Amino acid sequence: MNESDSSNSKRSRRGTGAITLRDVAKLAGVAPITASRAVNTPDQVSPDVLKKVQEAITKTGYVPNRMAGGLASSRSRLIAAVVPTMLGSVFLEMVESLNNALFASGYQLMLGQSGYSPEHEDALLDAIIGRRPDGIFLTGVMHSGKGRTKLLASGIPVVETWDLTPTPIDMLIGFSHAKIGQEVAEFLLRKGYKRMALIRADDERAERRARAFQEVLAKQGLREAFVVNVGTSRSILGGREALVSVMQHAPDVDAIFCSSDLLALGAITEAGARGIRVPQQIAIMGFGDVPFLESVIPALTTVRINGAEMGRTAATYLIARAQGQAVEQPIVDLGFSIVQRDSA
Amino acid sequence: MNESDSSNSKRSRRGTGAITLRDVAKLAGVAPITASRAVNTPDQVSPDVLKKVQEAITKTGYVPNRMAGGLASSRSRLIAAVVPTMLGSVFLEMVESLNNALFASGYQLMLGQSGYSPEHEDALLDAIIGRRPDGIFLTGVMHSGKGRTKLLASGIPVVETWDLTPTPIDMLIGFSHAKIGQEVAEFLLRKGYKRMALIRADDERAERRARAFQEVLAKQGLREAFVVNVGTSRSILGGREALVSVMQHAPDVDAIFCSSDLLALGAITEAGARGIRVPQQIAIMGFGDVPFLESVIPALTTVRINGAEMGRTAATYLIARAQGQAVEQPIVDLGFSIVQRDSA
DNA sequence: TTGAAAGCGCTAACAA
DNA sequence: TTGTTAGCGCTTTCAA
Repeated sequence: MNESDSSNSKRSRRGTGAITLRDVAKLAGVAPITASRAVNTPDQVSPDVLKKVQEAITKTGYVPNRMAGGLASSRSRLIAAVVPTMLGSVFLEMVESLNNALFASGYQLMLGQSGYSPEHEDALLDAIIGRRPDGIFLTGVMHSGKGRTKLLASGIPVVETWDLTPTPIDMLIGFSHAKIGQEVAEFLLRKGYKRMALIRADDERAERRARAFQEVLAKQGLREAFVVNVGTSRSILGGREALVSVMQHAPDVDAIFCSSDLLALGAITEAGARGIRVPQQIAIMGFGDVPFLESVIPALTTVRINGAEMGRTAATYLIARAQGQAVEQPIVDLGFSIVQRDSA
Repeated sequence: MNESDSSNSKRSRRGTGAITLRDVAKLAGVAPITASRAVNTPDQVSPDVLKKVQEAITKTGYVPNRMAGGLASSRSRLIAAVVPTMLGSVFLEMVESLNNALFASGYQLMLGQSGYSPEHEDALLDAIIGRRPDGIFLTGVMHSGKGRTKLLASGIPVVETWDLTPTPIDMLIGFSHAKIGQEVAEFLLRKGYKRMALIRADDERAERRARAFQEVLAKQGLREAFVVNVGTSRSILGGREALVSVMQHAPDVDAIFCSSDLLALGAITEAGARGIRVPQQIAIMGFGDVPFLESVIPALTTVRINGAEMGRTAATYLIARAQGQAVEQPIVDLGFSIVQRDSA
């Protein structure tokens, strides 16, 4: 019945029974705050105390409760990432490198999927902000006024990606889809192709590339590209079906720009099945330069986006801001490159 | 200078300045706990109060701080998932469905990547446990004794997946890799193939499938399958290079079992490049049945793993346990199926 | 270098 | 149905 017995209080709540910093401190014979310093800022503590605390931690198997720490310090060491989907595989490299960079600096990644209804998006934002992450990573830019307001009001550092916009919420690491559409069109024109088609998923950025692509053709007085919108079926099957559609409605097409490598692979596959030779009869270009598809035959001519660098840079920026540092160049045009291989 | 001015205390810490439940309660003219109930258990509150609180929330833009809530209630509404990598794409469906199911029930997903050094794994576990998630999802089973001890000691519900083991930490949703290896071998034998090869990535489960595969051959008195270990290059290129190796060292092989669909696609690609007809000259099988690769040509004969169901079921189990419910069948053999298409 | 006190924002327990 | 009180486990602030 000594002081360490706390079961005598009337309304006690008693936590989960897990080891707390208190227990460690008691075992080490120091105050809780000293144990805290031994864990977080070991050089503010004498070697003797440090050793005792470390021993106590090992003995008890103590794992600090980051929820409590986060609440007390208002630093959650959590970064939220919003990704439309992983299945298209264009975002994988980016998420993977983001996650790795964050982890290396002691941050955790919380993943949220967007791309559903606006209500879902709203709920997702609330769920994210409710966690008080130290930073938010967005795939794409936030258009919804409500969403922008919420993010702005939260005061949490935000990185938007995969696009350029004159009015980012905060930081921005992207590239110009219009420029891609334009340069791809020019590239194909330079190669001598004249009757183009576009196979694209139903997303706004693909739309932007398509529009710029068409504008170049228009300026050259060429026929408008025939467009197949595959909706959300960004698979090989989607690409195959789209090629069928192209052959039906515009059989004389000599070059196709697809909105993803996977769609391009599908188109190539279907072309093969129909005895259409790529690129001799039809040139096919992809988008994304997904690493594990690089070696298909014919090797994919595509637009390279450096997802890994985007993830890394975003992590750097968000962590800097989380630690109160300024980011000198918060708006970055990451650029892109056309990788010429064999399919166009 | 009335009661709402709190700046007169000496040692005040003042939080981030964000809207808190207190502010909402004050505005609505109720006690904080009442506002809390209006948010979390609205039917425990009178319609009148509910309305006033909701108005106050709208007016202030209040977003509850889940760190504080989690700390107070010891329920973080966070689930951690450990995935070796996303890049191989076998795990994508699973992660996506896990995340969706969790979000629909008000849980967030924290993503961690394993597959690096043991120290990394250790740090990852500490980072996860430190967040006090309500559940932990593991891709694969935890072999490390240290890891098992940590997880067990944490008392957090755990689901292991993608494998069966007689000694799961807690819950288990998997299937038998040995059985897959065996059934694939039998399947190929039934088709009349006799000179086999294995193309596999360097992971333990692929190893298990390979061993069972070889055992069947041995029992039949057939030649041992020629094995190419591609290490971590689970890409199309990896598959292509592996096929080259097979052709060099065992040119008479008539069937190949690959440890992933992507490797199989690579092998098919290389075969095409060399004028080897699939399946007439070589049969090629994959593993995973990745949805977006289903329509390659020749259509992939493969082993179907239902990743989406695995993710969904895991979410259901973890949420049930997080809410204190028991899971009746905590160990599930999800099975698999051999999907016969054209490549074998 | 160490510690005492206070409080981060919320909810459990109890009381009315 | 509503409120009071205490406390979740940690860190900030101030003091020694």
